[in-house]
Amino acid sequence: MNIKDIAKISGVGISTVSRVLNNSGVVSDATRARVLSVVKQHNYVPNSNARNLKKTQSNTIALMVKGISNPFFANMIKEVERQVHLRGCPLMIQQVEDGVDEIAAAMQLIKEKNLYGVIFMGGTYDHSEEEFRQLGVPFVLTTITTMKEVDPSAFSSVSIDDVTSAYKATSYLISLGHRNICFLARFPFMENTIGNRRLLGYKKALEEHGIEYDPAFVEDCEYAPSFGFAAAKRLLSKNLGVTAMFAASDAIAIGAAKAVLSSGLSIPGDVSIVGFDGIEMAEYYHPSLDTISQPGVEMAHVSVEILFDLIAGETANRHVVFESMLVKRGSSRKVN
Amino acid sequence: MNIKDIAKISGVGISTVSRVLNNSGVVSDATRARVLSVVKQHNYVPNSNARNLKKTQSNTIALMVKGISNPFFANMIKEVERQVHLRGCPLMIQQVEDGVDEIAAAMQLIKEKNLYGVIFMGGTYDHSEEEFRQLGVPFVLTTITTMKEVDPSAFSSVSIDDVTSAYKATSYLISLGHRNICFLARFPFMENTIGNRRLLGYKKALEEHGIEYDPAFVEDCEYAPSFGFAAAKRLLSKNLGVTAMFAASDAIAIGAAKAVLSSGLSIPGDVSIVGFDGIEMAEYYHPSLDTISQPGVEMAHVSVEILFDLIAGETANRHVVFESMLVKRGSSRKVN
DNA sequence: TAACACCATCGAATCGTTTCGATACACATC
DNA sequence: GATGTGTATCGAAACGATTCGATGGTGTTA
Repeated sequence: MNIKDIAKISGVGISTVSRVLNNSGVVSDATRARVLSVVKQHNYVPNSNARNLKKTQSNTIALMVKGISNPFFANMIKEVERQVHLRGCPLMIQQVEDGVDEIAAAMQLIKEKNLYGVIFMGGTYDHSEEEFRQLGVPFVLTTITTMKEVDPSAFSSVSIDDVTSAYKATSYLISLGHRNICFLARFPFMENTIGNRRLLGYKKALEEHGIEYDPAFVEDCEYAPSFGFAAAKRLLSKNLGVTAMFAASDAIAIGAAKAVLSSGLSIPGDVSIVGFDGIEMAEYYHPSLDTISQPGVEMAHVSVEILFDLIAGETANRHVVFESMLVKRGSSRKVN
Repeated sequence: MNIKDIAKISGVGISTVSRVLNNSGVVSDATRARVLSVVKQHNYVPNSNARNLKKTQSNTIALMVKGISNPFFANMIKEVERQVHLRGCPLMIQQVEDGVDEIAAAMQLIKEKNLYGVIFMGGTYDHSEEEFRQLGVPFVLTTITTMKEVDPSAFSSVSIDDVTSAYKATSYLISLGHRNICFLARFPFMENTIGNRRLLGYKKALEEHGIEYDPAFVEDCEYAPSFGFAAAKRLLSKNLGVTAMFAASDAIAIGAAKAVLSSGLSIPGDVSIVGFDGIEMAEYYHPSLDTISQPGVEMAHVSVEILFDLIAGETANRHVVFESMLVKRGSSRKVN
């Protein structure tokens, strides 16, 4: 069942059917109605491969994401899918493993599928302006840090201010009287990662309050409970007199909390904890974990919005920086 | 840059380039090398729209899933993506909202994109054998229950035995001496949902041990912490003398645990809790939650395996039922 | 050396759309 | 009646690949 069949059955030309289906050009009401009824009756769906081939452009959006199952990302992905779907476009998801070049992978997909647009989510990108420009289709970087200085006019982005957010969390703990504050995050051997940027905020807060920065208080760990658990255990075993922990993700915080509690210490009695992201599970932890909450759903929403604006012809790239929010629940307390 | 350009630059015919790229037909080693070098040099990627159009088949796999952000699904999706990607195929993800016809949605995608295969994940399907057969491409139902009796030869599936699994959890709690055991799950107004099937196992265990089934002990709630929290609160306020809760998902269990703990009761001191799924967060809850663990990653893996077997021409549909596992951690205790 | 097989390669037709230039008709204008 | 203006429609070319039947060259065999 193809457009030719529909044309024949409807008793019109091929191009008329095409014009009806695409709402392009003029078609008399009678003809339009007749064609549509035939389409419906035969359950005809235009072949997008043929359409895309001819148009040298498809309506497919691709999402390149680092770690689908990260709960914070999973939430954003859900919203991205919803919003993209709402606009009538199919969504392709590709997970970028560590060490693969995200832009190159996207480039391949773009050529192969004549993509409509791309959303990149998560991670640290080590690409030059030139590489971004080569993509040739609209794209948005969501919660991504870049290693190279790239001219802001070359890309759009959606993010929060990691330095400020971490500063906010650390300052909060300091304001409660804590001096021995740990920081748990992932520090790959790269510059300007999320971990590094949050470390900057952590350091800045310490400095401003006259607390000397001690690397022994910082632990490297992946963004998952098991790593947070192990890192916190290591930290506790150093006997540094830690009274507070700031984790660069709620997943880490949950693991760290488990380490604290299972060591016989209490939260927030002995150790205060602040996480990052604002995932639902952290709220339902016991005690409820304080956190720096990112508006993930809105960030996803705006990412798609920007992308479709660009697709619609908008030429100015946008950079939306969302405000993170310190959410106080039950995992921190005042000391001394 | 298309196949014609590559042919011209390489000094060969179009069909020769095609044969080189597809490893079909005979091509002399010299020619092959020359073509490949030109391809590499110009970063040529075949246009899959043209290819799919000609072949009337694409290599795209679609995943139709209910609730991307459910952590158990998120984990499976991650593995599905990995496995599909490993086989060189792009993955399309579509979220099926409540109330939309999954098969019809897939049908549309299949016609539109000439899909290679489809994986359906999660939910309860109310489709006849006829509808399944109409899909016309290989597909697998993963963690899905069906309302209508469908001839097993008409579809492939990957699942666990929900009745037995729930029976296992409930029996465990009974064996610890509990009599007043709640059950928390989602009971939509449909038959044979996961909630209903697990309820069956719950009832069966009660019955076998001479405990009378009381609907007051069963609460309807969505598979998320906030709903688990509310449901457990409702349950506790009934003053039924509950000593144990069995939740149909870890997310529910986490919410329920929070409700218990924040009511001043202890786990497992006052109330024992068993969840379902085996997500990482439940392990790092404090106390670590007992659960019925499903081997999600393997289930995803096998789903993709079955799908590609079918694509490769395997005609026999397979039904793989995985064994769930009772994982005892720290959220249940013996009473009396 | 004629006949034949085999290997490497080529070109044309084809997949199902979109789109542009052409056409055909009706009606108004001079 | 010649010309012009719109409106509704059509057909053919094109998008970039695959694939089949055809072709030409080389080597083998009788």
